[in-house]
Amino acid sequence: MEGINNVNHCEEIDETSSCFNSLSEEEIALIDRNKTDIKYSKGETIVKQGTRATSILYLKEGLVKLSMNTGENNLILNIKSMNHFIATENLYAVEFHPYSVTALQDSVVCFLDIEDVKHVMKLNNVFASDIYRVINANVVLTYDRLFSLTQKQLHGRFADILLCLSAKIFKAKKFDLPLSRRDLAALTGMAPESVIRIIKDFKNDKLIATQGKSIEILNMPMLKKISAVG
Amino acid sequence: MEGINNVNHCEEIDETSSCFNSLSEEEIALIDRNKTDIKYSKGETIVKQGTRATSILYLKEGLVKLSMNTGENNLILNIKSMNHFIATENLYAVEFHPYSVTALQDSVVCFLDIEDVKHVMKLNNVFASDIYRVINANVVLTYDRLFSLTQKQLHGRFADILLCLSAKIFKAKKFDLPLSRRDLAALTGMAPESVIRIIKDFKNDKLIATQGKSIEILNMPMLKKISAVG
DNA sequence: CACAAATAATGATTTAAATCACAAAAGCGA
DNA sequence: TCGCTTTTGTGATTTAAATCATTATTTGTG
Repeated sequence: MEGINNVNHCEEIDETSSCFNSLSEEEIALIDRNKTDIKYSKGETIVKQGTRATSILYLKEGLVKLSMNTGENNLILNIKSMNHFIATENLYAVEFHPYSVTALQDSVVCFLDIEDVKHVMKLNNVFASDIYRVINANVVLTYDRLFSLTQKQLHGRFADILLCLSAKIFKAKKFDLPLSRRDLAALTGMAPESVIRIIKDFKNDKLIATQGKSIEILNMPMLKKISAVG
Repeated sequence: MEGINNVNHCEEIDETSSCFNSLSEEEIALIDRNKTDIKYSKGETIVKQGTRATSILYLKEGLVKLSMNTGENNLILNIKSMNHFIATENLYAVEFHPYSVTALQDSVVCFLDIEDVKHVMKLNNVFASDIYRVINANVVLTYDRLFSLTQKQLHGRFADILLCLSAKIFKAKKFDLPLSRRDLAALTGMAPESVIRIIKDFKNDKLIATQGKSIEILNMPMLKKISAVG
């Protein structure tokens, strides 16, 4: 019965992009024409929510968060690690950036011209398919998040995030997490105090171990159970 | 200052598909080859979450809900009206349906073979772009929903849903809503009793009027204010 | 039509989680 | 290094919203 109605697809879906492999010399030249690589320091804003989208972003190096804000409210939609596309929804349909992008670590971001990318997508079907694979994977993971954040309670939500970070971002049971308690709260839709309490609980129950910014998952099966139960 | 950091894109984003307009005779024939139109009665399950995806769906007629379930928990991800694609994430990357699709009204659904659709997308760039416009529009609206459901409280969430239904699904201030209180609860991530109380509040405040399944928005500016305040 | 079943409505009670208030620790620039 | 700000941590209190309990009202069906 395990896995029935599973609504946490982090492990099975990988949206790491190897899109560029399929490109010919000329196609790479087309994309490179208006490409700019920019270095960002930890904490810097890469894209501000509400600004006009002229580029799609490819994260070459580092780690970023995508977040939506209005006044008091702050939600982290997603964390993206290196070799992932960002702001792909701006390829079609969306004129303004619906979220902000902020560097969590020193990062290198390629700004690719939307029209150039679209042009190469028309020339190269494999490239196009790869891009859409990334977009569609992201759709399903966003549905999972919508379910997790609205239907599960604090412990389930936090288990979900830990599992996703481990499986999708860091691909390891132990990792340095450059997120403050406040960030973790914005990522799981809870108060920072609740994050602290849950980490404490998980440590007491030997599900995780932490020292400084390092987190290690000690009891993966139990975390998955907590994720499943909600 | 109005509209700054607006995170409710329902009004500006329309994902109604006119995709098929761009197709040639032969391309239509290719898609039609394995196409089947099926009629569903109100309440019938069209797609069951977890089943293998072999088709993408196009809703020709009617109204459906997309929902995710695990045991007790039930979340309606989205409502789709006629002339919209459904299950587009299965085009690439996703092998199983992450959600169930259920008819809210008598509906006609075209089942299109995934490989056929992909094939025509490769032949016809305009068709492909149209599909991706639909997918990307949906991504942004899902982000909006994620924000709404996690950051706003009951009244704000309910205002959001009313505004979206009015702007996107029914394109009118007055409409018949074939959703039970339970459905509305699953759509707004709250308890059915809360839905009832909020409808009562909104009626008392002359924001909406209802009779039977009919809802009329009386005070759109105030609803938008409630949506914005959260 | 009549009766069962489902849905809607309402008030009382409980509870999960936020907020508040404050203390300890860690960064960090001068 | 010192002092200052930010982050982290903890317990007490409040609160938004769920749950529970019960009654109306539909709705569908033999």
